[in-house]
Amino acid sequence: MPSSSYRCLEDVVGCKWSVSVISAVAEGVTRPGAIERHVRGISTKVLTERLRKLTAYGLLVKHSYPEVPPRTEYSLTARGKKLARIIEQLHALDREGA
Amino acid sequence: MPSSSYRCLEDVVGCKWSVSVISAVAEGVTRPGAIERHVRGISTKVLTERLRKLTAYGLLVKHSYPEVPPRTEYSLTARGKKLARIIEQLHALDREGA
DNA sequence: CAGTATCCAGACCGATACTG
DNA sequence: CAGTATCGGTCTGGATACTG
Repeated sequence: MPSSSYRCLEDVVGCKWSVSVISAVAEGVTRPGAIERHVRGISTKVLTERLRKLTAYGLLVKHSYPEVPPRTEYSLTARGKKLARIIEQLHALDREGA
Repeated sequence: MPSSSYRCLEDVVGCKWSVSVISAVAEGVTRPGAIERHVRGISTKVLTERLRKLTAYGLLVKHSYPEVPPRTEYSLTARGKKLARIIEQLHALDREGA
């Protein structure tokens, strides 16, 4: 075990897919199918996996509507929004340093 | 693409080792050997690799002293300090959400 | 459309040994 | 002490096909 408490967020921020997914949801792309189309290159498997984790970590909330066909929407929690803001700082730092 | 600019920092923040290394340097542990001892579990290979990248990304500066035995010290750049601050926010968010 | 299951190539990283 | 090189196991994630 490493020294820090960088438990969950290490693998959230660490994954470019997580970051893309959070950005997508932040931009209003809330449904799995739409996200999959929006985030170029992501696979179903990884998307599902990421959505699960992000939800488990309390960054996203899942809303399922038992309709036909089924519909699911995800939204950012307060915590997720905070993270989105931090990610934005990272992007800013990235750009500025170029 | 939402995260198109998430080039370098994705693999910096994404790696728990990078984070640990930056934290170590921030704490005043500046020499490779010391860092290796300080960051439990890190291997020489990964440490070297991380130091290279962090330096290449302008987050660390390397100072080599041509002595015998050789001595090298790393320090945070202004940019590295900003990153350290952002990492601290992540840790905070991590803790708070626990 | 949402979500699951399987297969498999390749990346990653830890261990180790070695050079200057 | 700083840094490089190599080998090999593990785990990630991409492609694909399938269920409710």
